[in-house]
Amino acid sequence: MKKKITLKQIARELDVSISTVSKALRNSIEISEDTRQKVQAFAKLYNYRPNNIALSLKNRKTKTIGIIIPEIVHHFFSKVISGIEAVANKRGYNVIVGLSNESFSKEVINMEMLANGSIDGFILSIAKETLQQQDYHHFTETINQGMPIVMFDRVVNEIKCDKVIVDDAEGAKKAVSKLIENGCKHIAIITTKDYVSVGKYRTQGYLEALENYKINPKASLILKVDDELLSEDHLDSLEKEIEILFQKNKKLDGIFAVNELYAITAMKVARKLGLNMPEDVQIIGFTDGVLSKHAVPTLTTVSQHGQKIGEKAAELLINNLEREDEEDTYETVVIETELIERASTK
Amino acid sequence: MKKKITLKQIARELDVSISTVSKALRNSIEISEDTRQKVQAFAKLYNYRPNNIALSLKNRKTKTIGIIIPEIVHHFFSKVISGIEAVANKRGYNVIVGLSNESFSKEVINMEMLANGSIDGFILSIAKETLQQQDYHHFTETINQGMPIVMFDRVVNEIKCDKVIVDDAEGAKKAVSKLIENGCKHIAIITTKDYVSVGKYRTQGYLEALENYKINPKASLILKVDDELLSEDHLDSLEKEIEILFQKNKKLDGIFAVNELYAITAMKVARKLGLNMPEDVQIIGFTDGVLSKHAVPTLTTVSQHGQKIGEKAAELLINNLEREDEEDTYETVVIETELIERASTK
DNA sequence: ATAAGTAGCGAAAACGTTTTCGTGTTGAAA
DNA sequence: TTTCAACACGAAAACGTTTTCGCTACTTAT
Repeated sequence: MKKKITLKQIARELDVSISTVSKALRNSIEISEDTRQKVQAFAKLYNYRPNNIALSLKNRKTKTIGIIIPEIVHHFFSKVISGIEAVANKRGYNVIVGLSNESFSKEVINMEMLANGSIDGFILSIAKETLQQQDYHHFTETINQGMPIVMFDRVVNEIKCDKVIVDDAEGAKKAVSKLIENGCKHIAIITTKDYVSVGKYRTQGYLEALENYKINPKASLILKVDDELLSEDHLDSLEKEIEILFQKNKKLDGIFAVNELYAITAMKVARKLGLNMPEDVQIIGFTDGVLSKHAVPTLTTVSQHGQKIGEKAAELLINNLEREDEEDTYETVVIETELIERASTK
Repeated sequence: MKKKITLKQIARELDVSISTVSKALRNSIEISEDTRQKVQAFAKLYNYRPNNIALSLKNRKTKTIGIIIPEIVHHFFSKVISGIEAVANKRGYNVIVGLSNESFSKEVINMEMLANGSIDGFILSIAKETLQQQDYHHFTETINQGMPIVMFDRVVNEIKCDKVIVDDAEGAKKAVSKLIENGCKHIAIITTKDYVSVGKYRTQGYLEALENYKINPKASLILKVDDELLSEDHLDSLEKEIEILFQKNKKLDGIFAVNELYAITAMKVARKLGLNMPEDVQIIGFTDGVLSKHAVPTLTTVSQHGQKIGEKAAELLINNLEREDEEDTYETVVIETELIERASTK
């Protein structure tokens, strides 16, 4: 087992100083052709690689990006990571991942762990619990310490930082408008409680679309699911709620769901009730994940382009990190949503 | 913007030495109660946290685990990461993720980037291209440099390291046996080319089950899909291949697919051909992902317990890292698979 | 022959810690 | 009064780099 070799060891072996070795390896003109050759040959032979940690300490930058997301077993978030990783790698950065599991304290702890020198900046999406408690001190503190943050998807306006979002309202509006144009008269929305910002905005888009077409919204058509239901155990009660939605609205002919799971579950209930899609009821979801693509019928959905979100977030962060001038000017990038039409709509 | 404070700054402010500050913060008895109080109060006020990079350099360990996986937008792999992260975090480790995208060179580059001091050890699953080329020098080299590796799922015997696998053959055997016991007489397998080890072992399990029940395997019932097809673009040709499989075997009444996507696609084709599940044909997949759970009919599948695999891998690695004695004794842990029965079988 | 310039190299500082080893001061014992 | 221990603290090394500065010896020009 030959341990990693250091400059010091090379220096000792070749009977030169550490500085000489360092310079020789970096092709400094200070060093004679002779010694340069000798050192480089030796280094190559022993497969020398500079120690990243030492470099990080010296340069006071780690070339590493910290990601904090609520969960990773989730198509959208893993797409985003994939996008971040792609551009990070291309620009010589590594990516270190922390999971908050939607918990405020885990989010705080994870950020503190990483903020102490391990990374140069954060890309994150806020945990639900944090959104609920509206306690954002950990974000402001890290920013105050000079560590940049880029937020994506779940963001809050209070915090001054770069953001990458989709226009949730616009995306929802597109979807609901599509349903209306397809002839739906009684369109329901299955959404989350309002403190989840994306749920709020998508609901807003739903209402805007209705208004555009002079349709009066009906309270009974708006189902705000307690988001605990997303944890798969509570799927049953979600189903029940949706079933009640159908029973209360016999003429229901269109559903807009703010996420894949709600949409898929709605399809399941509809099928159970003997309804055909898209003939009897048309359904559109949000987030183009693997479920939408393989559902029966395949699900029309609003794609958020998670990969692109990740790429953009990484670009913003790295640009910020590598910017010379220290002006604090923050940007909010909106990634266009796209309505992907499949078989669940006419 | 108040930058992170260092020992040196505290020392200067309080007019003591750096060593005194360090000792005071670590409650050394060398330091008088008085100074200790003073230092700790000051440190707390300025929210002092030791710099991780400096600690890493000093201790020559980073408390960080490197993960290299072929892709992250994949239910199984993200489950594994989630498991790794859980125990890593509990034991004070961070997790840094590299993606190989199934490419040999990206795998090598990523490992080299991380091996130079950034991490203490690797947890990885081998890229397909690497398996194909059978070039494992980067693994042996990192191990030789004293950096431990734990492989999971896609492993190779040549490399001496800890491994966490599922008994693919056994899992497949369970599934196929189930189909036989459920009355299937003509059972097909949809699998990958042999160089993907999991594909090979699952095929082997299929054959073993048949043999157990004295059923002769038929070549026409074994569909080895070129794994390029997994990249979602090639879904169409996958469908065609499966359709041909049905046409060539009119009495086909059971299908075992070595992954979710193959299973779902088989269901799609069956439905197109007017076959009912589970009445006309029963289907079992491998990997219990989100697709299986929400397919129609819901898909019976072999669960690999990705989370548990990740947890176990992390335990093995950290135990190895924190072991005092340097004995090189490696373990291969087999995580039991479980047949999750749903509606696609009788 | 002397001054000046240059080529080639090494010493040392710096990044932020922890830890070992001194060292000076105090108080008590001899 | 001398000696010794205990106490409280500081200096310095170490982790592995990069970089600035200084030094020596040689070459060239005057």
